[in-house]
Amino acid sequence: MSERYEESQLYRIRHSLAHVMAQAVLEIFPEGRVAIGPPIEDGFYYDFDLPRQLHEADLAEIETRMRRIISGNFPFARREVSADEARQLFANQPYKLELIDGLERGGYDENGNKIAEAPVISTYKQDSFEDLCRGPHVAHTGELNPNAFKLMSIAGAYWRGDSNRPQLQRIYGTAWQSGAELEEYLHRLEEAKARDHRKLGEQLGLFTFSPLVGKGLPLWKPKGAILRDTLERFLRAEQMRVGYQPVVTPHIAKVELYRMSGHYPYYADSQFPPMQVDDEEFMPKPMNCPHHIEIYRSEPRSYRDLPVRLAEFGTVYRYEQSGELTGLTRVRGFTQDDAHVFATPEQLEDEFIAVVHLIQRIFDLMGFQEFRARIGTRDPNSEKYVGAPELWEKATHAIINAADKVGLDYFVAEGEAAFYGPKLDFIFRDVLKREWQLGTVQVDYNLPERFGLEYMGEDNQPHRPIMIHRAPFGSMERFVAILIEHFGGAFPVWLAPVQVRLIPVADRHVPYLREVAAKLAEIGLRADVDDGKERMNAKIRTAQGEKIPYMLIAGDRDVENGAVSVRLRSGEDLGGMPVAEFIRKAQQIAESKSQQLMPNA
RNA sequence: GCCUACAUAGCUCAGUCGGUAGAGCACUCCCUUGGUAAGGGAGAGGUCAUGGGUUCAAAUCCCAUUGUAGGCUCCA
Repeated sequence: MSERYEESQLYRIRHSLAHVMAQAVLEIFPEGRVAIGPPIEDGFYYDFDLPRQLHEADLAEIETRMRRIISGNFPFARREVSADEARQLFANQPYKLELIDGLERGGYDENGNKIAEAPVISTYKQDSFEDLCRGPHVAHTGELNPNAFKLMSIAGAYWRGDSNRPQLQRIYGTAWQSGAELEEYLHRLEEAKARDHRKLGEQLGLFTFSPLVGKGLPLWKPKGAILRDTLERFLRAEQMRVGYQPVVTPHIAKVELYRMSGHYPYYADSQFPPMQVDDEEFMPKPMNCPHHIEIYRSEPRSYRDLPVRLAEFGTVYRYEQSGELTGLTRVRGFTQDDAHVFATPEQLEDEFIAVVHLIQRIFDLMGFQEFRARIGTRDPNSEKYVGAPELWEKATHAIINAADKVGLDYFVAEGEAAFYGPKLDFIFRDVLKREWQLGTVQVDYNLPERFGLEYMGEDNQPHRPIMIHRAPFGSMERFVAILIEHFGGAFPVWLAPVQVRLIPVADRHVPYLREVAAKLAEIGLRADVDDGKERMNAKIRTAQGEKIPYMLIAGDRDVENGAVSVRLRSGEDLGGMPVAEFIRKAQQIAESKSQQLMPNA
């Protein structure tokens, strides 16, 4: 959230409404405790510790009380207090007392983020409710529009974001300056839901889930599989061209492998449990790197062989908490477009840059522009990492150097590293504005160390290679989810599961269209003939709903001329066109992976 | 895993006060052979997520379970 937003009137409105809501809730539950209540992207929330669970029915009453408070035109009065005064003021508000301690130590703000120095402690009071708060607020409740906010939902939220601490009840609200803006926001939400990959995935027949198979385990239907397979073939070809070699590894391995890699002790909670076979333990693989490492280790390597780039669409299984599973964006079994580059220290930077270029090329092709690049570094206070700090230092520098060299616009996030090394992630938002990590590049000095990887150097001495873990898509599942939402299901021609739908004007034109379809199939265009009983108009409507790029309609005129009448998904009617001409144009669009439907004239 | 909701035909959804279930689309059949976003008619389709309970009677009320959704935590 930008500086601008924090200084805006909208920010003040939302912040103030959070206080008004807290007052309303405390009117209902005088013995309730309040925690924190900040503005957020489209509104605000406030966390409470209350004597009973809230239900959605309570929101109406809270809203009513809020409107009553607003109509009182109460000023938001700021005053500055000492830490001790604040403690007296909030003597029976334990969460506030904890915040005051934090403020006094100068350590942390209400979100637990470090702040430089001890800030001035201030409170804001409207009507009967005084809250520990840094502000800013509107001048008085009269500036709040009683018809431009709405309480949206109730959720559990752990105090200080720590699942070992009490779970509070959070009420989310949205707030705007005018009622019209509120309506527009609610409307936008509805429209976003129509673009949701889960909805489109069902509608377009791309994938499904079966409770019998298990939650978080997607089943790709034929159309979804075509889409996925097209993406895989594309990336394979790209990778072949820049020196990757394909490998294939099994879905399970001995637990011993993950003890060696260091995964097992650190991530036991998020792995599927091991299975006992004879007197050995196996588990579904949570990642592909140890397998690829074993391939590297299977033969002696010379510096002349490096870099070795091993690529695999590797399916991994992770036990994600049930409450965290979502559509295709968070699943328990997924396929990474994984590869591991084993390089000499001298090669590292060039290799890293080459990977970033590959990722950029893919994003360009898809027309992805709205993503953030994040460099995830180690949290020095956490125990969850393997490897010596010097190696981390080196790896982090290598990433930042390379990112600077490519001119990437990135931000650094402490504590977002993988357990074996720092990484560069590409982060996208879904239609509901949730962020997901897609592509990732990770520099790793640690696994080569743990597995004792070597190559023979020019000096006839063994040396340790450095690994780069990378996945431009991240996972096929998540990438396709974002892709569906990005295109709203209307995929560019090269990705569309059905590229051409042939529609007869009358039944007698079906044989002709079958011939055309055969020609299209011959050059690799995915086409089908709608020979159903409906009229042409209904068939067009159906094809339109399926977001098929090309509709070829044929009646007597077309048959006579060896032509088809071309209708585009955009609604454009191009009229009659010789079959050969359509084939040439469609092929050109498909092969160039263009996002247009027709070549420029 | 935790909090709050939701679950009725393949899909989208009605179903009042507790009285044994309905529409549109899709599907099947018949008529229609139609030139750029739904031609007409008929039919079939439901253990109201699952399992308990209350009741003369449960889609409806209660409990549990499963799944889904929005959050929280987590995310190699």
